[in-house]
Amino acid sequence: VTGAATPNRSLSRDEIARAALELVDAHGVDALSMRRLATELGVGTMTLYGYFRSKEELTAAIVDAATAETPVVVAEGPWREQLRELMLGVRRTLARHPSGVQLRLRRPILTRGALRVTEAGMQILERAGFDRADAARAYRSLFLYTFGYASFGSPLDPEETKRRTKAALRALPEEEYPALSAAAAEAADTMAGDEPFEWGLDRFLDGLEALLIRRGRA
Amino acid sequence: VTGAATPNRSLSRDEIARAALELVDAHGVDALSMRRLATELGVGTMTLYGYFRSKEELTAAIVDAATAETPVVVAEGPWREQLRELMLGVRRTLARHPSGVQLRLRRPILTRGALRVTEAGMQILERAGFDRADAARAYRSLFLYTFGYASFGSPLDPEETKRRTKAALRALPEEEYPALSAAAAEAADTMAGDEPFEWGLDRFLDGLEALLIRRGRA
DNA sequence: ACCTGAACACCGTTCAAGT
DNA sequence: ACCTGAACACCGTTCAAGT
Repeated sequence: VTGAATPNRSLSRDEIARAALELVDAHGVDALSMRRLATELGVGTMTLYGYFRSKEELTAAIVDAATAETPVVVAEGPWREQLRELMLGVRRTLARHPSGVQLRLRRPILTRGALRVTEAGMQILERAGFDRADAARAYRSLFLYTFGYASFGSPLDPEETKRRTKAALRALPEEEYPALSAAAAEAADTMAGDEPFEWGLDRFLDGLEALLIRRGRA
Repeated sequence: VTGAATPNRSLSRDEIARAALELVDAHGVDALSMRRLATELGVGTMTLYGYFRSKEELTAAIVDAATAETPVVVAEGPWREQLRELMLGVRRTLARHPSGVQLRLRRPILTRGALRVTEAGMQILERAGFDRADAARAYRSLFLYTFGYASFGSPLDPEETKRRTKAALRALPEEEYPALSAAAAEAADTMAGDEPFEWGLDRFLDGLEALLIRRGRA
């Protein structure tokens, strides 16, 4: 950077993490290197080690910066609608930072920023009538479904993803893959977009509602 | 290697991919390098490039080798049970090759080996009465849930994972995280093991069954 | 106290040379 | 035809030196 305002401690963990997130969003996980990030920030490579002990620690901060963005406005209305909105928010955040998902994989993140969403989900579920154990299981399942959906988001644009999938499925030998050959178009349509995500989310919410009714707590 | 039996073409893509899978299972994704793999195979680094154009291509072959292991025996019995067994098999395979999940993330895999499972799932769903579009959506959702669950499998053993989670949740400020603080034990229990996975799977299957009944095709 | 270049032990891959 | 060392352009991180 030209003409740094403050000569010392001109950076913060937060600024670095945000710059790293931008870099990763723009150029992919593989583009993230301490050397490149330092150059981008106009600073020597080793300066970064004054803020983060290792690349691993920086990575955790990036994930935290990304998840902190998830909105947790709990709307009025029935629990299904509230939970639905919450998970749509999670998915939107994950979709905005596709490589955040890749960085996150190694271990569960239990930072306060990430747990705001979990807290909101637990509150909705307990108010709906689920006991603590079921609420925890339900939230975890919903989150993992959402996370799974975001993980598999291909880097290509939706139409291109569908087109390639359809072509690959059509190329399968029909005798060995009769169901998939016949449903190539339908299967390809599930590979991108909001619709398949919301379809599965609604089935899951149906299943949760059925449990609540069975337990006589609806 | 001392005294190679055949001097030329002594390797095959398959052998290399399997050796790479072993390396990755034993030492993690980061341990996979062309140089190290070549050394392990007793061969010059560049020899590998005679079989794979790039590390990316090798990675795809590793994922393929891992997914090829998934059993696709479709048991007798009701569709729910069949689908349940199928997804338990997928999860078991993913759990056996934890880093396979990490390698897989970049783009959808559409190899024949991986699609055997999809074909089986589609057949079960269509026989159950779902039309092609719903069968495709249902399978995709089930798969993404399963994949999400496997992705988040922490590298630590289950008890250690639960213990750490509980400690982290107990450390949260109670006023800000009332539901999570109270449900720390229950939430920690959802972080590992088969039970939470099967619980969510059953809720999802409940939701699918409800749809089938609503459409009058049960 | 804060910053950083040089150095070390690694990478993937190209290229030209070996047999 | 098949294999491979040397070389190039990168990594993360330690360490000692700069201001």
